[in-house]
Amino acid sequence: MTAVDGDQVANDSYDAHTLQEKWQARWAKENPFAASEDPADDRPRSYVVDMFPYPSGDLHMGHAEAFAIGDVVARYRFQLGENVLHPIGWDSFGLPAENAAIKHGTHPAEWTYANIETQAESFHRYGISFDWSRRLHTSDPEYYRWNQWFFLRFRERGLAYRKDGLVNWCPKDQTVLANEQVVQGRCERCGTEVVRRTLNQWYYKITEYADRLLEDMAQLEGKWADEVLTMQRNWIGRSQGADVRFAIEGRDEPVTVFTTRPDTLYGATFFVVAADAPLADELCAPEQREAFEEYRAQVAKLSDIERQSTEREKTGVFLGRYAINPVNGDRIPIWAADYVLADYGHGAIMAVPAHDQRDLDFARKFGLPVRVVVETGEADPNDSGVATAGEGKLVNSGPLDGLSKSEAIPRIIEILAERGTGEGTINYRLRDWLLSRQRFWGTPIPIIHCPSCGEVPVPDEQLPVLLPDDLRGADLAPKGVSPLAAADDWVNVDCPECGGPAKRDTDTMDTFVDSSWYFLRYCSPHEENAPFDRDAINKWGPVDQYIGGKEHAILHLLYSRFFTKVLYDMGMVEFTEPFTRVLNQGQVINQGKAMSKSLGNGVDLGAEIDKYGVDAVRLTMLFAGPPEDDIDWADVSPAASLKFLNRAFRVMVQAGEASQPGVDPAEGDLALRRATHQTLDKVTAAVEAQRFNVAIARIMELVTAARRAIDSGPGAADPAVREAAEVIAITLSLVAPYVAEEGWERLGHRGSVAIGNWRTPDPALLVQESVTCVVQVASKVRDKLEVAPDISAEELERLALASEKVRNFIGDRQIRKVVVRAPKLVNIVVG
RNA sequence: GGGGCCGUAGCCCAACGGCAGAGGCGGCGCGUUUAGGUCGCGUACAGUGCGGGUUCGAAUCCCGCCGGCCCUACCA
Repeated sequence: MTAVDGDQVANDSYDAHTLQEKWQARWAKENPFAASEDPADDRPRSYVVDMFPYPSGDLHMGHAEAFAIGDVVARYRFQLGENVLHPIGWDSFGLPAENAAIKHGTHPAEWTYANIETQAESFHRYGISFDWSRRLHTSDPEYYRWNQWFFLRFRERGLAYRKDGLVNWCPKDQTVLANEQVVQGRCERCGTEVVRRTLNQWYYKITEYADRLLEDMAQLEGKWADEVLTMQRNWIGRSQGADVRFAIEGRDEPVTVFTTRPDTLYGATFFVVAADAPLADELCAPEQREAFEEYRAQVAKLSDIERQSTEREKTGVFLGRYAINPVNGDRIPIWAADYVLADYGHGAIMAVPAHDQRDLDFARKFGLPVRVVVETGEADPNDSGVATAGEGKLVNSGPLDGLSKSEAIPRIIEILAERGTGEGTINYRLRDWLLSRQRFWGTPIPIIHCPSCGEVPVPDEQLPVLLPDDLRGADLAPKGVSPLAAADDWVNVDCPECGGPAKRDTDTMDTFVDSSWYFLRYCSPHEENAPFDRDAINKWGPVDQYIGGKEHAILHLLYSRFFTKVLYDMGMVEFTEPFTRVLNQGQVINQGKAMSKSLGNGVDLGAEIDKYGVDAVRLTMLFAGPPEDDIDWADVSPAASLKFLNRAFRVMVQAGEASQPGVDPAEGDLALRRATHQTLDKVTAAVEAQRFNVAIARIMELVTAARRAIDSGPGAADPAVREAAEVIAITLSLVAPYVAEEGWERLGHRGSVAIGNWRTPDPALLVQESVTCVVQVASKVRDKLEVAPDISAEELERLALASEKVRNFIGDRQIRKVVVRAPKLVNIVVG
């Protein structure tokens, strides 16, 4: 729909849809955004990646914002004349495809690839500057075979392993979930309460890289959002402390606990083991067996939500056994409780109720002793019920008495080390990455289980292990084991080692594996002998600018960082961090709330584009505010964006009709020329700073200045008007590519405006003849002076003091100080 | 409970520690128009959530509150 229907201005107004078709066809033919692999091409290289979409349907408003932002970054680099790699692909494995297949009795690939086509077409329409020749889909065998290849390499390096573990299990999706996929005790995908189960699962040993993931963040400081770095730091959760071994009565082996407060060891008055850990079961004395079993059953019934609810009273049961404090020989009772987590530290703790609130709550509930060992000057926890954690002198602590906390910690670690009952250590909150999924639409794990040879890797030359294509619909319905287990022909194979009958592993990999390295594949997407070409990735990588939502601040970004470091260790890449800069755009919301079906506040991207055109929608997204902020669609006006684009378009058309390309701008109106060059300067700065809303505001000002020059200034034929119109086309091309291309053509240019046309402002036109200097008396503005930009401080001070207005305000007060910030400000401090 | 981000006109948002207002929406007015819309021009509207502090000078830096959002959550 155009803004105008049929009167005399129709020919200077634009029809978005006509332009879209015209320029799409042109771009499809000329492929202007293809990255060059010519070794002789010595232009600076730039690698810009948008987080690839999951093909859940057509593109939505969130995609529109994210990709509009990424496109400004990429198009700016194109305009600078750089060799830009700006690829696109699809994260096309995952649950929804399987659910759709079950519903429609089809194969997940049908739904997936149909949606990919829809999205690809929408991307074309949306005018994103992709190099389409590098398109990839993670569900293609030529992609996922390399997930399998990486798995085997990781396994060789001891970074992929299997273990029994308590896992998060989603009863609805019938699959395990990674910790990262459990949100407040619920399945991230379907919202069902997660329960805990013991299963034998594959893991990637990300914990081995915990320190490097932490340390290398120094490289990212200032280039990633602080918020994201903080979230990752917290997620990794490094904490320094000590392992302490407690002997157990009637058991040969001691039990180790981790503590961050080894200095309070003399205050340990009981010992707690996670109720759901095997250790609790093992330590339980026969006479307490019944009570323990009952308690354990009660704990197992709790969902994570109930278990995690705050202000829950402490529960637990005495196990009838005792541990021996290694420093003072105290015999302390061992309890089982659910406030101790089985999978953190060693699943057991020494409880120091005087100085840990949780332990104190437990002690008070069960009448266990509380012994103060740090004198902090606070109320006695025995009376107050509040554990003390402040600084103070150690008491009741033998050799530690009189020491401060910071002196006592190294001392006790020394003592423990001498006796061989402990040592300083570091513990992490980060857990290993649970890889296995009992679902169909993912990468099969390339392992064969042989009754005689055990766990046998699929030989590289047999990769990829393809998904069977005859499973569809009901075959895929969740049964608690992978659907692949039902594909007999697929499961039963000969053992690669002994040739005997064996079975394939029937689990598939977490799809976060797919997204952990796709940005490496883009550099050589057709490589057949390796996941990627080493030279290609080291030429393009790491990604200069990565763009995506902060919902992936922990998961995807952490896994990608981990993968990159492993590949660095394997000698496959020369960098240790995958993304030099990351920009996390906000969400598009409506009326203060996330768009959702239940609220009925969804806005359809296709409908918005039909109504206002691509350029207006993109402009609206970018002008709404800084890219990190959420956009409330109720607060913005695509209609106003369209009005502006029409205004800009008319300026370009009128300038194009009134003059020819190549006229000498030096002969044009000086005031407009200054405005044009100021705009160039400011737009460049704003784009560099990723303040796209500000950049657009500057372009708007230039359009207004050009409008006035045409209507009530030197007129449309003035060379300065042409110069302004060309700068409008060039700068606008980052945001509104269709109008910019058409305007450029109407200005008499052939070829695309989008590549290598950015201009550098003429410094001579940026210097002002005079600036306004503010003269303050006691910090209040009392006069303004027009002065030369290069005026000296002395001269400025003299002029300010000479001002009659200023002198009046000073009156008979004493001048105590004169602050001069030439050429813009003088502040006269009076006393 | 812990950590982080944000509060500027009716609304969305700008402002290297230096005149609080760049831009837009929405108002209002004038012109164009038979009229509406479009188009052009012009206007009004806040003293920066609250209280302290640092400074010649604070929306900006620091501390404490209030309000909103996000992350994390019995991690020993």
